[in-house]
Amino acid sequence: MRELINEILSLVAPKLQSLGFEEGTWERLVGPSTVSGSLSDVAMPCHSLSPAMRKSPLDIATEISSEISDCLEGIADVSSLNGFVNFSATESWLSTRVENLAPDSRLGVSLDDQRVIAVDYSAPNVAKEMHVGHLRSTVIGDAIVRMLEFKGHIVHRENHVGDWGTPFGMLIEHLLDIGEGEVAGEKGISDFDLFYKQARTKFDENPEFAERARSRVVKLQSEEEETLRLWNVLVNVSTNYFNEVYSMLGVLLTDEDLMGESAYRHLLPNVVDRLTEIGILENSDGADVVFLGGNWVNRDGEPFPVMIRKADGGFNYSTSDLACIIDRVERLGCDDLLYVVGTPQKQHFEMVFEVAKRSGFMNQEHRAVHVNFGSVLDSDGQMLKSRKGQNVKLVDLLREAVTRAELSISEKNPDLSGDERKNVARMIGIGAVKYSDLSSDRTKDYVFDWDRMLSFEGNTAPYLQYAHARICSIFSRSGIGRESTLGTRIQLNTPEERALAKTLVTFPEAVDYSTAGLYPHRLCTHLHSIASSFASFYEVCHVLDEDDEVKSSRLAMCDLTARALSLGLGLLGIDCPERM
RNA sequence: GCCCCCGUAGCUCAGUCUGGACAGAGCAUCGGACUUCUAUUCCGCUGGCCGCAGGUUCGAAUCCUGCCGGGGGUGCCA
Repeated sequence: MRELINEILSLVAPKLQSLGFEEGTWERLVGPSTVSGSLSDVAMPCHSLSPAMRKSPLDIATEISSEISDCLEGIADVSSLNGFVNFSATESWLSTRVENLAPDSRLGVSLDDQRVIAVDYSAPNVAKEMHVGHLRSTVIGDAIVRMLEFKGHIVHRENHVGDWGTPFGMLIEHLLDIGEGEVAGEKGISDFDLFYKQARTKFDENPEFAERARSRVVKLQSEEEETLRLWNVLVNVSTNYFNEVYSMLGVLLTDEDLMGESAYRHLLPNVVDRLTEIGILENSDGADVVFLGGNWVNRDGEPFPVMIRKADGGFNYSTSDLACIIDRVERLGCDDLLYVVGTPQKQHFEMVFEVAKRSGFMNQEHRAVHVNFGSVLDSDGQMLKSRKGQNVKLVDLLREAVTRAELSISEKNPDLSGDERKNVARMIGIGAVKYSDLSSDRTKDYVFDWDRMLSFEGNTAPYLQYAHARICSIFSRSGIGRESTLGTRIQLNTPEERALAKTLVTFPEAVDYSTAGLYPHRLCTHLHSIASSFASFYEVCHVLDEDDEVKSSRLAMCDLTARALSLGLGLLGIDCPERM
């Protein structure tokens, strides 16, 4: 309703000024109505004006209401209640807004001033399985990328895979033990958990192996040719596997976006040099660290440092993240750095960002944000595990989603078969998993529940997808083309049509609100209210058996609704089938 | 110990940034609606000391303080 608010503000300003309301004292009071129902769309509480005006809020509201209602003729109906001035959009204002939306492929969503933004997300580890933990980062990050791109920004997807470090000594030696041929080419590693665990066990229990692993780390770090080649075998097998998962999930990540830890290894000494030059690096117990002071203390109450170089000369992830910041700011020219990483790493990012600011790696113009998210829990509130108590493999989870969706649709719509059924099952199953993740506040933990996410009722992907499919069905059954609705006069004769129109007209602000805060669930909430108001509309407002004017108006509303759902779900990385 | 986050209907969640009207959805329960563009859905009923206690304010789920309960972080893993 921000457009209505803007119109109200500009139209009533002269009148209020003549009534003695000083400029700057009342404008911010005008906002979206907080009361449910059809009482009003926009409201202005007058209570805070009471002392200065030396009148009761009720009197002020009544006076304003009667004085300004003429200024808003045809735009909003004005009334007052309980000291609030209430503005209710007129049918003609609403229908004009809907008509203006129709020809716009962006459905009214504007472009922002362009920024260059790096979004760091997914980040699985080479030679390790992808678990549910990676699901949230991948799904949330991908939605944020899509939303930011749609708003006109230049987005660099950054998949900061864990492809470097001491574990690779044992992993490479284990690879040699089982034979390179066993994992080469198409074969791949069938069980990454097992592969990693076997390497780990040998490292812990077999001194000879541990020694080989340690010397292999040295060779890797000195970039010995054969060792790098073996390392690459592991990297390739893993990234092929990641790509399979990404393709199943339907996310944007490709090999182009891979920018693993190894890519920054040559920059690490540079980080140390620059920190030394600035003079904030200190030696503590043999390690090079930065002390930030403030509230950062360890469990003994002593200053807690950012570890830059360990006592053994090795680097760890703070250094790598600082190198990343330098690279993204200086090479890619990023304005914003977003990190879609779990909440437990909050303190880490706060400290790294602080070091980067103090060291001049970022300046006031740069915005670094830890886009944090909570854990995935089961219905008992525990971290989600498989029946055997293992971490749930992401591929298994995705396969189960599709299987469950296919089961559900073959029950509900036996007409769908073959490839179409498979395809629809994929869209519904994957969409359900993504949507259930995206639809609640990412910063909180969320409860994973198959039955709820795959339900056709409630705030779920299938419910939104079904609304979309119903609309497609109207057009395909009637043989009327979607484009024929362009330029149609909109009539909003029933409460259901008006309610639907309001959700469509406020779609752009929902997208903006969601994108600005990097909170996909805000868009989900709005899409659900579109689908829900459409369902009510659909129940009451027949389309095809009406006379021409009503019919074409309603067809246009249907078309817009479908486009809003499809565009909105698209921004979340979710497909909508035309039949389901 | 210190720091951070969470606590809203039986369940899952919005709303907290930027204070406004009787705190909203969905699910579940219960009661209704299928010769239809539609039941893969819709309509209605029921359901709340917004963790507790103070404070600020004309007005607090929202801001401040202190508690209680749960979770996370707290130097050479990432």
